[in-house]
Amino acid sequence: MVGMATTTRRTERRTDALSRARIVEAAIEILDADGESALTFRALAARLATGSGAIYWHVANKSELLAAATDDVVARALGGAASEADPEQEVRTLALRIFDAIDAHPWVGSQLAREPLQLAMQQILEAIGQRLESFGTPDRALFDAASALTNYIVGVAGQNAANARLHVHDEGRTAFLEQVATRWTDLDAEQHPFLSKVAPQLADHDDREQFLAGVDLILAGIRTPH
Amino acid sequence: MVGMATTTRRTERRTDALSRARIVEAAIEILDADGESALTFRALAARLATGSGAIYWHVANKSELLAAATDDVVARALGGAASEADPEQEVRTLALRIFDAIDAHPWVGSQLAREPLQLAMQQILEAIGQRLESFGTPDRALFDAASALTNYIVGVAGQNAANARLHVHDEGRTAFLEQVATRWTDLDAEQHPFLSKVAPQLADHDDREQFLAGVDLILAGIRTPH
DNA sequence: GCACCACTGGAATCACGTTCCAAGCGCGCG
DNA sequence: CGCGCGCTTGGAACGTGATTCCAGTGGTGC
Repeated sequence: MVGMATTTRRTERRTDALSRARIVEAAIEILDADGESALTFRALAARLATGSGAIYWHVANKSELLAAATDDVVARALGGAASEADPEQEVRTLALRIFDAIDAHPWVGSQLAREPLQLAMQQILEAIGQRLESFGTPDRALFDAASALTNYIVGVAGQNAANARLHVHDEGRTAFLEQVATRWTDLDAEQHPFLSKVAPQLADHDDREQFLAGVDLILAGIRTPH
Repeated sequence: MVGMATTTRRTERRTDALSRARIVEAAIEILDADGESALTFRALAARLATGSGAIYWHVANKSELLAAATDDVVARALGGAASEADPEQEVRTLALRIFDAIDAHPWVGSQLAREPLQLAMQQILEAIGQRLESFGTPDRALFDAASALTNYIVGVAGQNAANARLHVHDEGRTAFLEQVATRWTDLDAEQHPFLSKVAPQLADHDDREQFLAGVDLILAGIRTPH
């Protein structure tokens, strides 16, 4: 972007030199440790023992930094896609990899939901699309199918991130779910028949399992000729 | 929240008095007109011809205000759910209503993707869940199915919002899509077989149609016994 | 030894969200 | 009919964040 000389040389000055990679790495550490709100240029500068100005020489702005961090995590999550016998099973494990990555780095969820056709989204779409190829779906439907799966994944990701943001770090999560479940139970059964009915399921459901159930639903739909 | 007297009386003082409703309305106007970044308490105060302090008497903080605005739009979009013969068709029109509402108010997309089991999400889940009841799906699967559809919708919503934010107000959107399509075409076909293959579809695809295709996919999956 | 340039650190700027506080206003009581 | 009180209001003040600016610094090639 900026910097990265027009002249060709690229001699590592100090070994501890600042670099885009080191900055992104530090950003990820901060995000993982203390959440999205903790990532400020001041904090980043402090952690890298430098000033914010120096960081701006390597990175255009905060949103680019976040995008880079996201791409990084997503790439790692998708890396080394072990192929399995069943292509459908491949899609499932792929989806779970992404789910787990986002579970481990909730801020990635927000970011995916925020940026449009960015690198990270592209990687996911490509990975899923590739696996879907072998389903024998007609080309046009293929694009729709891959998009649907990707959008579903991103949707879940966003919700997970929102939850994580709410209960930074802990398992007040369980308490929160119970609280919502109670709220649903207390709803007027006339006005909200569905929610009051499923309330008990909410309390003990497993996010990961439910996510996978959704993936299976979509896969089943893709298989169906419609 | 705050205010709203412990004592019971609630006599409308001036007719032009500030009120939570009027504030939310003004917020929506600003959001619709100039996007998420334009909604500041200063701008809001200016539009309402008052000070920011006065606003805080009616609304706890910005995120509550955004949530209220979102609930408002979603409620309107879901209102008067005309029932149709086919329950499946009902789900489709319901989904389209939400899609269109978000298309008209992109900031709602960001918001939905950002807040966890908030009122707005609840409304959507309930509406979809109700329609799904008549599918004869077993209860447990029903919750999963409704969640899947909801998450898919929210995922698409987030992407739409992201796009809208990028090309505030205009149709640089088309230009953007073409640009991405070119990027995909230029990708190494070895590394990205899928994207380079579907690139041409990207340029001319219709968001709304593709969204509906995804809904149909999931509906097909729900019908399938698996 | 010198001039240059990639790169650095931190101070300065500007816009926000939020908090504080000194009024303003109408009501009900005396 | 005026007074006091508590709900409301307007706007100033505060703290913090992103971003910009700028005065260096030190290594490189001459």
